[in-house]
This record gives sequence, structure tokens and C-alpha cells, in this order.
Amino acid sequence: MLKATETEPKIASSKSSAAKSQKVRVRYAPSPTGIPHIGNIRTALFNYLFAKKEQGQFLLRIEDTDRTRLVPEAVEKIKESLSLLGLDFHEEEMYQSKRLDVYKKHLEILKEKKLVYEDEGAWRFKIPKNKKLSWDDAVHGNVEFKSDVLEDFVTLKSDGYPTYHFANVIDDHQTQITHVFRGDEWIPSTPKHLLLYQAFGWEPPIFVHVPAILGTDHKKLSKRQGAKSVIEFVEEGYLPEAIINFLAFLGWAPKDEREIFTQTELAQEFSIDRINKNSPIFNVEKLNWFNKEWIKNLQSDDLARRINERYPRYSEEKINQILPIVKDRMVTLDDFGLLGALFFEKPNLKENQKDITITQQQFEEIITDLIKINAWNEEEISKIVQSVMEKNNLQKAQMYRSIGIALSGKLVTPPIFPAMEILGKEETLTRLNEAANSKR
RNA sequence: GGCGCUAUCGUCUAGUGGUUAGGACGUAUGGUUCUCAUCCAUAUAACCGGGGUUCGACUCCCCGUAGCGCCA
Repeated sequence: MLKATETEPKIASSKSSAAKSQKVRVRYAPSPTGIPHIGNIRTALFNYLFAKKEQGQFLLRIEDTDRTRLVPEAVEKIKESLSLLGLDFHEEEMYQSKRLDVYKKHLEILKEKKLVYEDEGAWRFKIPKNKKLSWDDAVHGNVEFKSDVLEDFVTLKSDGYPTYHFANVIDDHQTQITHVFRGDEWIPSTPKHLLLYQAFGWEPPIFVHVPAILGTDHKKLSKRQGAKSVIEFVEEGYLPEAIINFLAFLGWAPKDEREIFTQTELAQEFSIDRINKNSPIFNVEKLNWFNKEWIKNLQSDDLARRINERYPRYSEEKINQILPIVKDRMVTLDDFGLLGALFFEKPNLKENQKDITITQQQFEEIITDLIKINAWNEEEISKIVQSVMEKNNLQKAQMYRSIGIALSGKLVTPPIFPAMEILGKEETLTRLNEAANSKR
């Protein structure tokens, strides 16, 4: 109790009022070592939402000082991931590899102050003894380390490149970053950064250590464990809106119980105070639900346009015609490909043939009656199917499922009567005939 | 091993000293429907343990325990 009132963790936010006089500037600072996975992008999202909320600026900085792990197309993929979600960054882009002289200059300052010493060509920062290093973390409150647990760390490596710690501090200061959002795995290295800020006589930014997203194995999400990128999710038919919505709710929650938010609404609601301390687990089920909701909420034209982009051989007009009967059962855009396939290609009867449980003769009864229909619409079709069903004492499930398979070859189908109407009389009869023959 | 972070239903979370601990996902059951799916309703299930502080702790403090992270 005492300690809490004394240190007052949330002082961090009152401290931010000092920073508030200046414009909020945040950055996303990935290393171009590959395609950023969904956990990395969530950090970018928090940065972005906060900047938008505070009408500040969101910068992109490429931390490309580890030349051994550089992946050539990574920068492009990072930008693609951001733009897929509509996270526009401020025009200032920064590449650490182009700032070697800056780091070198700053090393000179430390040399003059005798705070570094040479060690096999590298320059190490000398850790002072018996010093308490603490900061008011915007999500974790007061965090404190004793300097004794730290080891003298390298600032500039022998190859002339800076370490992460060194470049990070200098860059954040020079670009006037006010809030540093980063994964909480960086908490243990923050004392080093603090030391650097002190050495240069700079005011440190507000640290916002965001909990890492965990996989179902309760381990930090990593590419090695198969963590996917935004690019992959979009390829699989997830909507950017749903991905944003889902990611925002991993480690953060709004004041009320509403769950569906646009990016703009999220930015309005966003607040650092409401970021959780504990690490959430990535749960695909929930993502699926968000995606389903977003598909439902999308305007039909918009949805049709996106499906058309995915399946250019399907015309938007045809998609619009089919959409009303398949929309409700789509989880991802990919599902349109599955559910709508029957309108574009012949079914493969073999796979589910054993589930066709009505006889050849019963098929033929239906066909003979369907032929007589003049006005080919679902009501008429339905009447005939019902009557054959009753006459033969068939179960609904049996009848509908058999016809569904005859039309599509699949077990999950759109509602069959409107489907038959859209398919057209001739094609429907052909398929029923084929199914009938397959029962021979 | 050292240091640190964290701890509410299976999962995402609300909750800031007094609540029947709320919502969502998932799951189960029932209803609607044109099979499957949708939709609707209902149910399901949680405060890690132990000590304090307090008239009263999920909530504040301490100690454990566990998970995770960083460094070695």
C-alpha cells in the first residue's frame, strides 16, 4: 500500500503531460530479417493507433545493422504488411545502415567522457556500480534494476556498426520519439538504454512495453513456430478490417463491451492505460469469428469486388447473384471459392457419392417433373422436390443432401433451391441425370 | 543459474475494497430454416496457493508456486 502510493505507477501518464506539450511521435522499428509476423505487426498497430489518437506522427525505421541476418526483400514485405492494414507511416523513413557516421560521432562523445573503453576493436560502455535504474513504464508502472546485474555492453562493434542498444537510443532521440512502444522482452535491456540517455544528457522517452503475443504452445510467437504474416492471412481470405480488429483486442480492450470496430473507431478508443500487462494467446477461432462478422457487415458490392479480385474468372455480376445465398456461411473469402464452385464448374461426384442416399429411380422422378416446369424458379422447384419426397416417404435431410451432392459434389452447399434456380434448368437437369446414372 | 515480467472461465477480456464476478469466442442442448451452414434462446466454465492489512478482499502488501522473457 505504502509503496504504491509513493511510487504511483500511473505517474507515467502524468509525466506524459510534460511530453504532451510536444507532438506525439512514435515509430515502428523492425529489423529487416524477414517478413514480420502478426505479433510484430500488432506492435506497429498500437503505435499507429496511438499516433492517430493523439494526432501525432508514426515513423518507420529500418534497423538494418545486423548485416548477417539481412533479408533483401524484407523491407518491401514490411511496407506491404503495413499498407495492407492501412497503417500509413510518416514520410520520414530511416535506415540505420546509412547513419554509421552519426553513431561514430556519438561514440566520440562517450570517449571524451571516458564512459567507454576499447575491447578487441569494439567499444564497451562501462556500467557504473551500485546504481538504481528505474523508469515509470506506461504499462507496467515502476520498474527498477540494479546496475550491478548489467555487464559492460558494446556500443559500436569492431566492424563499425552499432549495436541495437546504441543505435536505438541515438535514433529515438534524434527523431524526437516521445513514446517507445516495443515488446516487453525488451524490459531487461531498458536499463542499458537509460544509462545511454543519461550519458548523453538526454531525456528518455516514455516506454510502453507491450506484452508479447503467445502461440497456443504458450511460447512467444515466432516465425520458426509457424507464426504467420499479415500477408499470408490476407492471402487466405482474411479481411484487413478483421485482422486489425482482432489484433487490437489482443492485449487491449475498450471501455465498453462492443467488439466490432473500424480502424478509425479503434484509434478514437485507444488508450495506453487500457493495454494489458499479461501476454495474450493467439486464437484463430476468435479471428475467424471477427472475419465472419466483417464479411457480414460489408456492403455487398464491396464484398463482390474483393471476391472478384481473388477470383478474376468470376464476374462481379455473377458473384453478386450468388452472394446472398453463400454470404452467411463464409468465414473467409476463400470460402466463396468452395461454396460458389458449383456455379462455375462441374461437380466431382466420386468423393461423396456414398452420401447420395436416394435411388436412381427417385432422381428420375424428380427430373421428369422438373422438365415440365415453365417458370424456372425456386418455388416451383421446391414444390416438385417436396412432392417426390412425400410420395416416396423420404427424409428431408436425405433428399436435400443427395441433391446438394448431385449439384456440387460437396457436403456443405448453399441452399439448394435458389442454387438450382441460379444454375439454370438445363444444367441442373444434366447434373441430376449424372447423379442418377452414378447410382446405376 | 542470475535478473525481470506476469497471474480472473479452455481462449480473448471487464472489473481498481462491498457485484448473483459481466461480455465475447469455443463447446453443449433446444428452437427456426431447405440438407450442411446461418440465425435465436439457454446452459457451461474462472479470481494460482498461503499469510497479512481491513468491519470487509478478485481487487492493496508480503512470501511461495507456476508460466514466460532477457542475460549467462
